[in-house]
Amino acid sequence: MVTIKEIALECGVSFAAVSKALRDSPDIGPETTLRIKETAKKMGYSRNAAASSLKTGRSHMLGVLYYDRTGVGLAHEYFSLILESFKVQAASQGYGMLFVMNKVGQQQMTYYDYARSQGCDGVIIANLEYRDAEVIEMAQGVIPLVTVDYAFPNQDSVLSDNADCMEKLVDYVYARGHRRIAFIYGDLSDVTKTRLASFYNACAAHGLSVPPEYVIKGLFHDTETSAQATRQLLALSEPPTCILYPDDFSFIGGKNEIERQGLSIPKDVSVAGFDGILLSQVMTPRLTTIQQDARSIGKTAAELLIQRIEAKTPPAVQSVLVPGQLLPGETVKKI
Amino acid sequence: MVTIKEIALECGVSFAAVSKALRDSPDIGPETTLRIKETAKKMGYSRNAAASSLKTGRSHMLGVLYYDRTGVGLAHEYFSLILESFKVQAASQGYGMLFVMNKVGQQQMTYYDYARSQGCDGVIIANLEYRDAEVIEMAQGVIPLVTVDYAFPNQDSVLSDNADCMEKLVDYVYARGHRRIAFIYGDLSDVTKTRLASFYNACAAHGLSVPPEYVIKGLFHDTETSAQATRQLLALSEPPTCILYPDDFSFIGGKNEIERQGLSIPKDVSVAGFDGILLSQVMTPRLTTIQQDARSIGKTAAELLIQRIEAKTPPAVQSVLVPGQLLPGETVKKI
DNA sequence: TTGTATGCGTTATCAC
DNA sequence: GTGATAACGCATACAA
Repeated sequence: MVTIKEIALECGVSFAAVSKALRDSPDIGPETTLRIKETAKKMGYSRNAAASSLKTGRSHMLGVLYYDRTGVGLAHEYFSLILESFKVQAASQGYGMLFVMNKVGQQQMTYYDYARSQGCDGVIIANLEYRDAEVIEMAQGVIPLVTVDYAFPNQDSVLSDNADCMEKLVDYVYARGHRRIAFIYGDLSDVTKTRLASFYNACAAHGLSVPPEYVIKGLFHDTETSAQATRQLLALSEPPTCILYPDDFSFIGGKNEIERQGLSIPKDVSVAGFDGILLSQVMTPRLTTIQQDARSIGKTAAELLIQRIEAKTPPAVQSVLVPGQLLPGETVKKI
Repeated sequence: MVTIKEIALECGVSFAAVSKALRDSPDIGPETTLRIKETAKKMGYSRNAAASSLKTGRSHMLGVLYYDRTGVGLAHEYFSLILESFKVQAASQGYGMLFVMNKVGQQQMTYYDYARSQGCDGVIIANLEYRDAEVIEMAQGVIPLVTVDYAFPNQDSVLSDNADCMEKLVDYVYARGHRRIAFIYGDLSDVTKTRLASFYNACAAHGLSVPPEYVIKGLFHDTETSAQATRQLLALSEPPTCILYPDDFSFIGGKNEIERQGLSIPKDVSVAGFDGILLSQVMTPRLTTIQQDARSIGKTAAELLIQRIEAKTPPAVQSVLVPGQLLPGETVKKI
């Protein structure tokens, strides 16, 4: 690996001059700068990020804290879209992206320690497990932070507008004539709480009273649980005419159960999902669902984070609400 | 940030002793080591990776070179599965994972320079664009490498066994009675070449001669192109009875076109995909396809790469072939 | 406009 | 068994 010293030798200047020239410091004259840059390129120089980071305390690296209960990881379409657009935005602003792990070599450590150890300039938490001790440790640390779909007090966040989305969904289902609407909700997170509250509100706004047995605890991204909840709902003496699922993927479990019982969607029972992932729109019939704007969420998260990192004076804490969109699909029958 | 010096001060030992103790050097006595480790933990120490990496030349970081023509990025299910299992395996062996970018701050650079600059111990290339100058630069560099679905001479690689997969697929379609089989192939890569050769071979093995108009150039992960190719095939005076698509996602374009023409799958025309992504198995009818073992590919790639990184003497170049599996589905009619 | 000197936090080679 | 010291490559305050 060629260093600035070797370039300095080659150019007949001091290595300080090289260091400055390579960063376009006004200290160095334009023709010297050019000469230095050219020999640097010729010699195949590339700056040692470790040394630079050690000296400046800046790494131009953003950490991604993302793990999930189910182990789908990056294969989770909603989160992978968020991370992809986060990555693109970070790249365009000159930041790299690494995953926050909990081990270096043989050395085990917490996620927070890892991020500090790597000198991450900032961290995005895209996670469902916000009550996890390790996540909380991160949130209370000194690294600039942005969270997705959860807001820590005094930390920036980007939230899908779940309240509005749920309201849109209930409104749509109600407008199609449904009065017996059931809701299988996901893991008990802030997202779920928001959706639940919004669900009750929207129903109340239409004068619907929701029987308690219509509201069932499920899990996100879990077909097994939603299949079971569906079974439970269909066994009721007065079953719902429409079932709302925690997300599009979970709905697949419900779909299987409904078909196993010889029922058909939406003829015998109407359904709706949440997320608007690709498969929901290529299955037959096309799923009625809410499309969350994952790309916008990821991009916004990167912008907020970098803004905070680069600000000389800390900006006010921001919590950005990103609207979603109803995809009508074909799974809510007009009755 | 607390450093080893502060710990040394606190413990009344030299900072060299601390450095050694924290890495379990036999130099330091067991009870001193214990005492040092405890105060380190108490003081919230975390090792500065930049300093460590600067000194040792090892970063415990693997770079991921992954970009695509279409811009789906991480949302590409096949690749995201590969990267996820790569990440899990890397983590378990004490390695981190960062994306190889081409910019740090304002400074533009090549992917190779970036990876060198960050001191990546190794790089995985999961990419379709193997003829790209930047990818080639990386392949010719000094960083340990593993490629996915492409083999550079003298570099480790993990390949989905496309030849075998394609043969299985053609065999299946043939066994269902089809004699007029068309193939829309993807971007002209090694993967495609392998599949094409295997397609012709398998057809020949069954005594089928393939009319040239049955073999059409398409693109990976592109619905538009496959829709057009489908249109072309269906317009033939003697259209195929079965169409093979470059991948499951591309098939959606074909599906749309087939349905637009008022035809039904598999009644009027049979189809098969490639990849075995989730949506292929939840759509109706379930797509006949080949499931590539993405998780195994990612895991193997990490193992190969780390093995090469950690070997004192460079091991022989390896190219691992990962078998796939036929998912029969319901889109190839028995005729 | 350019060069000198020092230190960032760590590891490693010695000497004690 | 422990400590002093010199790098690693770079950035920067300060001197020239």
